[in-house]
Amino acid sequence: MSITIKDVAKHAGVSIATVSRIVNNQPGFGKKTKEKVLKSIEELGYTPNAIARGLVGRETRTIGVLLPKVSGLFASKLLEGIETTARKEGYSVFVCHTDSKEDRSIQDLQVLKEKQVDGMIYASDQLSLAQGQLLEAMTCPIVFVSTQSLTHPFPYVKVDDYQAAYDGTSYLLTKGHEQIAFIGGEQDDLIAGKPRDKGFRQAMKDHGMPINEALMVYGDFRFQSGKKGLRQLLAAKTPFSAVFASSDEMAVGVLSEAYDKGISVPKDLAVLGYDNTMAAEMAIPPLTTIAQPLDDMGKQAVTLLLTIRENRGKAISNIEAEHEIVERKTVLLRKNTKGLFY
Amino acid sequence: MSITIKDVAKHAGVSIATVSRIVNNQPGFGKKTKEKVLKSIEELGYTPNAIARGLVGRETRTIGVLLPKVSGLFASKLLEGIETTARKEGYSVFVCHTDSKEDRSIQDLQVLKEKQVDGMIYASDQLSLAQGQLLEAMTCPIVFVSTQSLTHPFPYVKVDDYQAAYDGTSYLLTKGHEQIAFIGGEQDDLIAGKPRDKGFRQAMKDHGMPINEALMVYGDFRFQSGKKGLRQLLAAKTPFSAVFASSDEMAVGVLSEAYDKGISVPKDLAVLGYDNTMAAEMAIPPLTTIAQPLDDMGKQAVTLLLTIRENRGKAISNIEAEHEIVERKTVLLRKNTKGLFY
DNA sequence: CTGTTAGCGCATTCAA
DNA sequence: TTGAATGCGCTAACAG
Repeated sequence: MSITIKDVAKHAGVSIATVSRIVNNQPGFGKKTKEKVLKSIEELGYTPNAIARGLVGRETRTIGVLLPKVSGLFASKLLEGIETTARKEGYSVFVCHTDSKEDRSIQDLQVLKEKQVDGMIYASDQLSLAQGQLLEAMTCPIVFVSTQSLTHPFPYVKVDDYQAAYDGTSYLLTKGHEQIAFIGGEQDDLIAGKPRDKGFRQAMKDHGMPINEALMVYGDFRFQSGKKGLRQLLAAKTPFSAVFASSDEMAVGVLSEAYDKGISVPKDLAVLGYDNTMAAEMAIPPLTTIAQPLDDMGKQAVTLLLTIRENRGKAISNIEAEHEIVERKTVLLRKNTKGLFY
Repeated sequence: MSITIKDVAKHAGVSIATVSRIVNNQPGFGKKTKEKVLKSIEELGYTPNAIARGLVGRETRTIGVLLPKVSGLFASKLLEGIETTARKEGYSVFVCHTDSKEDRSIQDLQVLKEKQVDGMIYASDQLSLAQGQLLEAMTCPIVFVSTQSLTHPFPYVKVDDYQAAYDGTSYLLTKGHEQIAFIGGEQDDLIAGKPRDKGFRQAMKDHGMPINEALMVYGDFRFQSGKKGLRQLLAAKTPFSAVFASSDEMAVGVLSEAYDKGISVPKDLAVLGYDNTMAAEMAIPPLTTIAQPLDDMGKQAVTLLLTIRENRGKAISNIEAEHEIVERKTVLLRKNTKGLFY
């Protein structure tokens, strides 16, 4: 049985209302009373009960974050950004690892609602219809990070994947590469998969380069699928001098598979990644990649969330996060990399 | 204004007590009543308020996790294990990123207490005196993962770092390496730093190998400090054929620096890591390392926590997590690696 | 400046 | 099998 406001009031010989005022720094108490109460609080070791506060105050100072996966460099960086800003604003964060399972995320939504979170951040996964409806029914504000809903108008903070992929491809083209392989995400991923694919294709087209479908393969953004991607590419025996991987993890998978096969990066093959997680920095050789400002996106997401909350505003203002190309060691001028199958 | 148990009661024409019983599956209601109430709940879209429940029931089904860092492969894997098991048991988890800052973790402790968490998991960081006292004063059970308190008897789940380092070193010795460099964590880290250092030294000693202090350097478990570590080692110009890094990140740093310097792993130098995070799998070449079962440790931690909670038991039972050596590609027999400065 | 009181939404006695 | 009443710890009127 913990010690409550009542105990403090009794100990200090005042009413609970006075204690409450002092604890919450509200006007209306004398200097001497304050001292008395503060001393009692100190002596008794009183801690306010946030649950009780939440019940009457109708705010819990808590937000929920749904992530498809929390281990991994991408999600954890995002989460760290969210936590850092949330804390600064006086909020705690519930992590929910949905594992991209619909039933899990529905359960999470339910629990978060029951726990009366003040807001929710939905991160980097596609939304099913059922989830969308559940979200619609939510009374708290919801913000998407690193994803968006095509069917429901939730505000989001996210880089423009199409444009980023377009720019990345152009970068490779500018370096003189012409036969460029592409390892994408799942093709039915309308958020992170398709737009990058489209951006790639459009950039190729705008530069007058034909698309060779044998050079278009798809994975799931993970390391192993990057390895597999390169294997598929190699099996096609079609000439190419660069590969654009849709995630750093896949790009590192390409590096790894290339190493196994005795292919030297960047001397034989150029590799471009996407995300700029620490994996890019740690890679051998260090990976040239398209950066997403993950920690900043986390920050922006909670800022946006809290703004909407304060304004009780449905005012949907999306935030376009900036992408940029971080040059490291995996892309050289075309003339300096041999290429494969030429 | 959300819809409450009262609304359901009114709608169904019963008392709130009955609704409560039905919602909580407690004995004492008729079949027809149940149907009626369930229908009302369905129609109104009622969701119980966990905050109110928490206030009366004195349990919030929430646990707090304190991590020095949440981005990164190590912590996020641990966190994922914790979340997965917590969810299975019906608990939500608050993440707190302490950044190893004492004021932050003290704030976190305070907040978690106010939010009435049912338990706390303190992960992989050393405990200061002030934190220890705060933890002592906590009314909820507390479990340590991947760390322990030397001054306070909190239960922990953790691998035996001394033994693991001893075994890792023995492994290298068994492969025929004799001059082995060691890159440790902070030397004043009594939990993860010192024991590994001791295990290393003892293993060397037991195998009759002298310790060359020029081959003992220290970092902070991070990538960059691994790079720096190898640089220091190289500067010493003392012969060695293997390096034992106290974390995978540092080991990958060694790989990276070796690559920069044109040193081939494992042909010129053997490298052994510690942790077996995904960094080890993704490394080039794939890293031989001492595995900590992070997800299992996360699982064990919450299981232990809940057990203590149920038994209201101070019964301290620590859990020793199993370590094992995962052989990949960075360690060969001594005769197959040249070594440096010989 | 301070105290009294009425809920917040719910689980839980105790009666009926 | 059911309902009325009480209180969890706190904030926010309202009254003095």
